[in-house]
Amino acid sequence: MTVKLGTRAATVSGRIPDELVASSVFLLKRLGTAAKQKAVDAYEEAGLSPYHHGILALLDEGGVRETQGAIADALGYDRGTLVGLLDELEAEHFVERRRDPVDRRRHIVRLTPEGKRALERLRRVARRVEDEFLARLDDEQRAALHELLLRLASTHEPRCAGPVEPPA
Amino acid sequence: MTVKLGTRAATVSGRIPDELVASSVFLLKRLGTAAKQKAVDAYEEAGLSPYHHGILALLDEGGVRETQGAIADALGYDRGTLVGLLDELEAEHFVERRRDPVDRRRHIVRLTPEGKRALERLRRVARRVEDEFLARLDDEQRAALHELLLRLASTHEPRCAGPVEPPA
DNA sequence: TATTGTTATACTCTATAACTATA
DNA sequence: TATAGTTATAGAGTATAACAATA
Repeated sequence: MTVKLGTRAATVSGRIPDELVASSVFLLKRLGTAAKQKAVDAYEEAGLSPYHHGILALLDEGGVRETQGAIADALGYDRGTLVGLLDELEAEHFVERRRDPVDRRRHIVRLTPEGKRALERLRRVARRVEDEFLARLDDEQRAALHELLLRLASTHEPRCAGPVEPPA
Repeated sequence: MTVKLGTRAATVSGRIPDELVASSVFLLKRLGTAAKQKAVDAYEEAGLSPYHHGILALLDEGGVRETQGAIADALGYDRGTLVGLLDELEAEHFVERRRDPVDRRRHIVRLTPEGKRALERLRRVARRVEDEFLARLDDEQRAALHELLLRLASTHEPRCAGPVEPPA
C-alpha cells in the first residue's frame, strides 16, 4: 500500500518530502527525538531525568540492590556517565552507595525509602508523558503500536528481552 | 492490556526494567536512536547523510529549485547547519547555488542531473535500511506501524502533514 | 529596521582513555 | 595482570548569536 497524496503540485512549500514521510525509519527517528525532548522536559520539573528513572526502576525491580556495573550494563549506560547520575541521586538521598565487603572494588547501590517515593513521582510523570504523546491513539491502537515496537526492540534493543517470543 | 512477564524473580540481571519496556515512549526513544545510528552508518558508505537525502528529495519533489530558507523551514533544519550541508552537496556538484536576481539576499538552490543520480542512490540506501530495520515485521505489520507512526507524527511532527486526516 | 545567508562561538553529549584501589 | 569505579579529556553535534549584504 503506497501512500499517495491528493495533489502533487509543482511546489511543495513547507512540507517534508513524501518519500521521507513514507518511511517508517524516518518517522521513528523524528518521533524518537520528539519523545526524548518531551520526556526530558517533563522529568526536569521533578529535577531528574529519564536516566534517573531507569536507575531507580531497576533497583526497585531487581531486589533493591545492584552493583554499578550491573546497573550500567542492564540499562545500556556508559559506566562513566552512571557515576554522575548516581552522584545526583545520592545527593538527594534517593540511593546509597557502600563498598561490597566481599569485593572491595565494587559499590553496592541501594534504593532508599525516599528513593522509592521519588520513583513513584517519576512514574506519574512517565504516565503523563505517555498519555500526552499517544493522545491521538485509542486503547486498541496503543496496544497495537506497543506490540509492534516490542517486536522491533527484540532485534534492535535486545536488552528489552520482554514477552515477545524470540525468532518467529 | 498490561504486559506481564512470566517470572518476577528477585534478581533481574541484565534486563531493562519492565516498567520501561512497557512504555511506548521509552521504546520510541530507544528505537529512534537505533534507527538514526543505522541510517547514518548506511548513508556514510555513500559519503553522505540522511540530511543530504532530505535536501535532495525536497528539491526533486518541489520543482527542483528552492531558496535556502524554504529548504531549512520545510525540513526543520537550522539555517546555519544547512549552509554546511549545501557546501558539501555543491562540492560534489549535486546542487548549484545562485543569487536570486529578484531579491539578491536570497540564494536559489537547484538540483543538478548528478544530484538526481545521487538521490537515486540514496533512495536505494534508504530502502535497504528500511528493509533491514523492519525485517521482523511482515507487510501487514509494516503498514499498521506506518499508519500509527503517521498518526503520531501529525501532532508531534506537523511538517509531515501527510495523508492522515487532521483531528478525528 | 528587518531579512538572507554566512561565520564564529559556546554549550551539551558522548566516547575514550587515564587513574586508583582493589583483586 | 585484570577489574570496578572514578575522573579528565577530546570529539561530535547542536544551538546561539554576531556579521555582511540587501531589502
